[in-house]
Amino acid sequence: MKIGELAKEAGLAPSRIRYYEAQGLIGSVDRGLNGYRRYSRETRQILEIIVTAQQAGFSLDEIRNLLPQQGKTGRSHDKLLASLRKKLVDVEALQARLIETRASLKAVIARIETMAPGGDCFDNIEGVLASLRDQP
Amino acid sequence: MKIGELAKEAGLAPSRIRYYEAQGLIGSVDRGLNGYRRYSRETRQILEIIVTAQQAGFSLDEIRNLLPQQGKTGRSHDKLLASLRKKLVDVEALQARLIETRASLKAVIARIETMAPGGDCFDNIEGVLASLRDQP
DNA sequence: TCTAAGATTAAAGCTAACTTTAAGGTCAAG
DNA sequence: CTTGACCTTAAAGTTAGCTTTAATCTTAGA
Repeated sequence: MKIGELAKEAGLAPSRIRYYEAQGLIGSVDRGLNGYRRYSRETRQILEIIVTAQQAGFSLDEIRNLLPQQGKTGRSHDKLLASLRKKLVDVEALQARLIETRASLKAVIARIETMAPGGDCFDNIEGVLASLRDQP
Repeated sequence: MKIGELAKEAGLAPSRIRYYEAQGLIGSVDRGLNGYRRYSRETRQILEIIVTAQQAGFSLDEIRNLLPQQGKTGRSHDKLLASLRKKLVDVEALQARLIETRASLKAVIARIETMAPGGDCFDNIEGVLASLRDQP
């Protein structure tokens, strides 16, 4: 398939796919006689992995290391494991933080909701600041 | 306190504090006769809130809206609530995603760990791809 | 008093992750 | 055979969130 079809399927701009290729995230890309890029169906899954990993907080640099693509038969095993473990720690830290963030948000919202609609807004703001301040 | 002291206390570069001020995140700042900025202790907490909110995924734009600082006595109440509710939804969505991410990571790590150390690394990579692919 | 540390500003620079632009080739349809 | 949609490249532009630089001023300390 051509880049436009792949882009539509993956929900990405063609420029973005070319960018990933330029960054070394998509191994070597076949070309037709006309010079057009030709992709196999597998590429779409690689794109999905890239996007998913990005959403999980991986940078393109990290993702490149997670998807060796090329030989590197030797050491990549350990590097891969280390990278994954580090990211797991990061994800868990983020989860812990989000639990607090969510609690803070809910507390602040409740506080504002239960105030008289005519109340002075500055009191609300003080409350917001106080709630956000006290939670962490 | 002067900007250097505040910066040290908050663990931020002075330039960053000036930047936040320029972006309207720190209301009006007092100045000494020499033109130096003079901060009250409260400012440190505002900085903490900014950093915490950033870590929670708020952009500086969003944070500015959460910390009105100035008058706006009228409509800011509703805007504030709407903004907070939207962010709560975002946080919860992120939490849901992280649960899956974490599960994927653990699965992938386990898969790699249980492989024979001498195994072909390409098999691992296939596994990594497969695991990441199948989870979402 | 001299000096070094730290303050000020405006403006320029940096990084990541893209998008847009410019200046072309290619191809299917009418 | 022309039109319009789609492809190519290299290079420049964009946004967020800062940092660095340059040129100048202030102040605390030996």
